[in-house]
Amino acid sequence: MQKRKKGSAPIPSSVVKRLSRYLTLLQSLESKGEEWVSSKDLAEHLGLTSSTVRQDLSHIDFSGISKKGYEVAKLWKVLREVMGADKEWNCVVIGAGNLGTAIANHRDIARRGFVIRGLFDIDPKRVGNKEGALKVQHISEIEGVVKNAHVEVGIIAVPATAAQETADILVRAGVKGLLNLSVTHINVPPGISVIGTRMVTSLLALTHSIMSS
Amino acid sequence: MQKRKKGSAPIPSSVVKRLSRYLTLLQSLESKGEEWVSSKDLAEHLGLTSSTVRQDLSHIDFSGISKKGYEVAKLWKVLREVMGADKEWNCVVIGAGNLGTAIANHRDIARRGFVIRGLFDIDPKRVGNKEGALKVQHISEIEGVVKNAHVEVGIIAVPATAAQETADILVRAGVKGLLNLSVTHINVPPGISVIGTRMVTSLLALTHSIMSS
DNA sequence: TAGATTGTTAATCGATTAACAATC
DNA sequence: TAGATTGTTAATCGATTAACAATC
Repeated sequence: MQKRKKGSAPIPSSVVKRLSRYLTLLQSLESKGEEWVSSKDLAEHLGLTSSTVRQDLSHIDFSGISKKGYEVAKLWKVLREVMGADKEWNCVVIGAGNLGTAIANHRDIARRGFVIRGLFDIDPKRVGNKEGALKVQHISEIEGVVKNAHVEVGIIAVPATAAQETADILVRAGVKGLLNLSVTHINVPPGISVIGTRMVTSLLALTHSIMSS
Repeated sequence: MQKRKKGSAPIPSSVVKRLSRYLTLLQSLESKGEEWVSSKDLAEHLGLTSSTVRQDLSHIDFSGISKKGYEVAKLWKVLREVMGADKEWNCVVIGAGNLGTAIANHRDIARRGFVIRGLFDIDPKRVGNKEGALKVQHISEIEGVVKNAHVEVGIIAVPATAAQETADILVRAGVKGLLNLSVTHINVPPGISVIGTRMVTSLLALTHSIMSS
């Protein structure tokens, strides 16, 4: 409750991941009309310790109040700012298969400010198809879309064999960050961020854990 | 190159996650006809250090050979066994929206031995629909399917508000592990494994990282 | 006030990396 | 053989947890 850190210090990625989970939780607490939340409450909801929660929140420019905890609305707002969830992010999705079109039309993604500006594929049979609000475009058009719509995020939903090549195309077109939904690891030049969801990797970790329990 | 650990010791989850990435990579090396791979090669492909790779592989009952490295085919086989990727896993998918149907019909998932035994929803408008090879069933039928088809894995693709309830239903029906594709954290009784892919969480971590670079 | 909860420091725990003898 | 690469130990690094004074 004394002084607090400035938002300028870099936040470790382990902490960033949890901050975005707090953000999601606060959104739901806010909608339930909760006014205050303690580090203990947050911890219990997310399977953490209250110590970890307080340690995490010490990285952002926000203070709680002894005995009451944190003001839900205010903490939510600060976290939105820290995570970049207070503004819209222009995205493109590459790969108009089942997964790509599902992501491109996913409610939870739109609701959090990720605006899909284009859905692309290399297969002529798919180009031109209407998928929800989007029409599938040929991959060759991506550069123009990225430039005109100021796209910063590329979402890769192509087969593993095409993932690296797709990443290269996106980086060349000028996106700043990639969400990789394929099973492959991709390499990018410094300054570009990549996050992988590793769905299949997760499933394998799950089966291992089932076997050893 | 001296003695090696028995497969009986529990493997830390940080290591398990990487083991499943090695598995995926070895599969592709094998298909390219590679016979040997060194810890350095593996590290470079996945953005790790060779030290980490050797440390990880020391957890499994397998030895490399000085100067040559690891035999691709054999290491691949051992990793498949360790991760449970050498057998089929019966799964059900709950939530027949875009994401649920995409996952239920996803090639990469089927190819790795995850057999989708049922696709369920609560919405009468969706029940009965044909989605790829599957017909959407009502959630009330899940218990029977889990029992008859010996389902061990439940995949949650419902909206956040229904995720916990869905998890409870799956656990009651008898599944052993859950893959949570929703944005919410879910609680399960001891003995049940849960893995979350946190797609939205990943996107927020990505935007944070774009902002601070 | 007394009690609950914060913010922060210090201690613990675990994971990654470095280093190197063994060895093929 | 000489050199490359393993397996393993020890050192470093980072992340989590415990503890507690400050305080509303």
